[in-house]
Amino acid sequence: MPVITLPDGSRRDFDRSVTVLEVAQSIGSGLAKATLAGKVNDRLVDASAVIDQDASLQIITAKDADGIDIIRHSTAHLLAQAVKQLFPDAQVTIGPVIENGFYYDFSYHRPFTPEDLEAIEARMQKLAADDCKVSRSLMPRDEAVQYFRGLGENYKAEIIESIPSDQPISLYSQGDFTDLCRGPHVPSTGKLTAFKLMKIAGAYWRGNSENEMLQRIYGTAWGDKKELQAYLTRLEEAEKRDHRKLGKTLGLFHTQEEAPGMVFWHEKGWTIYQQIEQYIREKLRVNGYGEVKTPQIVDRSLWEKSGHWDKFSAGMFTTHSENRDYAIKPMNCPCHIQIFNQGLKSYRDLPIRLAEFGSCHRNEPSGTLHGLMRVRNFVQDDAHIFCTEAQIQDEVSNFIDMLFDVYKDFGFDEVVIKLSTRPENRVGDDAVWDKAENALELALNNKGLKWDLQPGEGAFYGPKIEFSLKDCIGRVWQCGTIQVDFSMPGRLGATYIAEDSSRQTPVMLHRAILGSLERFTGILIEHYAGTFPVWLAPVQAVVLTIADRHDDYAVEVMKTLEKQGFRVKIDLRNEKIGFKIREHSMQRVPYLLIIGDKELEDRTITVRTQKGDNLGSLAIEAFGERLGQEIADRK
RNA sequence: GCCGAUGUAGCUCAGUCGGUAGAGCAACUGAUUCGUAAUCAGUAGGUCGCGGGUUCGAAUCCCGCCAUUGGCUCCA
Repeated sequence: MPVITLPDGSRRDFDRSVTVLEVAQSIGSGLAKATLAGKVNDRLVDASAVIDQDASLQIITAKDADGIDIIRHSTAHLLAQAVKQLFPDAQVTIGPVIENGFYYDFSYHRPFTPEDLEAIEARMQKLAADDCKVSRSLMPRDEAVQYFRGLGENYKAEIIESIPSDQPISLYSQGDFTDLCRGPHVPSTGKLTAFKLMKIAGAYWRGNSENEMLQRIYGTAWGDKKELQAYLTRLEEAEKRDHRKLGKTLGLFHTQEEAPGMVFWHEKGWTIYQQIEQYIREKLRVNGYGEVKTPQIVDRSLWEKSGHWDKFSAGMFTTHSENRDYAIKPMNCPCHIQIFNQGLKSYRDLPIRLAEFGSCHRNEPSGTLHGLMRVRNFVQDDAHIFCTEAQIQDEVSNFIDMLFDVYKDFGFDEVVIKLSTRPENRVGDDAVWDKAENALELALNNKGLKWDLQPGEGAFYGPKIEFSLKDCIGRVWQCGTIQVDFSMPGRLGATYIAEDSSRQTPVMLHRAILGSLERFTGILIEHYAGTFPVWLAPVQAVVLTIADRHDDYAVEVMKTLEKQGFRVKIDLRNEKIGFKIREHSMQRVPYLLIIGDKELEDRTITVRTQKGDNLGSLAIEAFGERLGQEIADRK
């Protein structure tokens, strides 16, 4: 007879087989009520699952991450049930759990409308209130195929057909609705108390753009209403950080119809952008890179040689003149090889590190454009390192140091690292891949870094490491990369003279830390919610006067600070000080310098911070020192 | 590129049943010279994304296009 061991180590003896729910009942009625499922010997099962042997058991409630996932999964079923009731000729497909919620894809002859969504959600509320029992049953696979075909659920039948025929299929039923599912699920629909349908979208059947477009409904679901509300509030907060919105209200940039996917940078936005670019330029200088500049329009033949024309011609902007076809460069690397190729290179010259802030154009599909995050014209902090195989590891290692240094200065502490290794289709022999993959792996391990392996995800020309950073609301952005390239230097005829005087092809490392500067600026806007640290702030201080008799001194203050290299503006308008403070506060200016009779007399300024703190009266020199220090510290 | 939604004043948005466009903020003018997040009054401002169609009449209905946007696919 089963002995059940609970997570706290306590044991309970039963004189017969018991269900998870019965064990929970034996502990307490409150727990029984909260029980969603169980984890028996580390395997998630329904609350109704029978335990007939000794086992460890954890009761799963809405307080567990597993519990939340089960709620989300069951809510997806509830959605499908509601849709089937309201739209009987819709076909169900799949309904997985995703971050913060779930979705369910339906095949239907027309798209769902926002009104449909409301009706569906209302029906879900009703079905949940009915507290309908959810029950599990098994069916042989072939019978299951017949069953769903009979219901006209062809997609479901297709899914089941892809399961080996000797496996029984588990079905979950609630009221009039039955769905194929591995489970587990909540014991009854009444456990679903906090959910909301979020949006409607199109999605391809099985994620393939050749297939039919299905109607996808996204929803969110939580353990209780409070968690749901907290999530909705979080979404609102994220919306407030939207760089497109802030770009407009802070006057940083704009886009317009005539140049889709390209950015009109305004003075303030460009100031931020230039701070970033100049910062990187300095880092490149002290890390042994040489900066170069190459043409933006290059004859088609170069792109044919590099292989880009074959693969990406649809994504390249082209132009022509005097019977010649040109492409506007989508990347810098082929041009950098042209620079490498000028003059004979010796192994003694390697590694050669060429950096360029080159303006690149890619004709991204219209549906993918998104503010600064996905544009058609961008500049990367791009560089290519030409080196020998033996030098790869050191170069990668130095690059990683530089990358962490940079991320830290921009306020990012958490970096997610992924190593992608050889794909099926690739160039170069396995011995070379072995060496390159080992070099990357060793470089990471020697620093004691944590990383995930993505087998088969490398580029056809070599393995790569990708670096993603986490912003202050937990979103992950892939920015940095270093990629080994065995292919392009050879295609474009790059060689060097080795120690034994033979001609060798160098390895090329493609690398970037921030990636697209446009996108990175967008990430920074959202990370800082528009309130930039002083070193990046487009305007670092504004001088505000109380009355017009203070104008002359205010101008003097501004000029003094400007001479020290600070970005200072002045507000002499005939407005009340409260009005001026409000406006410049909303523009997120780090320091407001207030000047009235007292300051004029004492030759001081009264300093108000972006947070609203009053630092009192300071001498101009004292403020300049403080500002200078903060900029140097990149605070 | 595919599916859906959206496009009205500088900005944020309203505009019913098809009857010729409205608010707040901003701007401009005047008054006010003021001490830490909105001083008061007045004035002006629109080819309703673009092009066609239906209609006596279109911001409104229909068709096409463009852009934006939420997803999907893609991302050298």
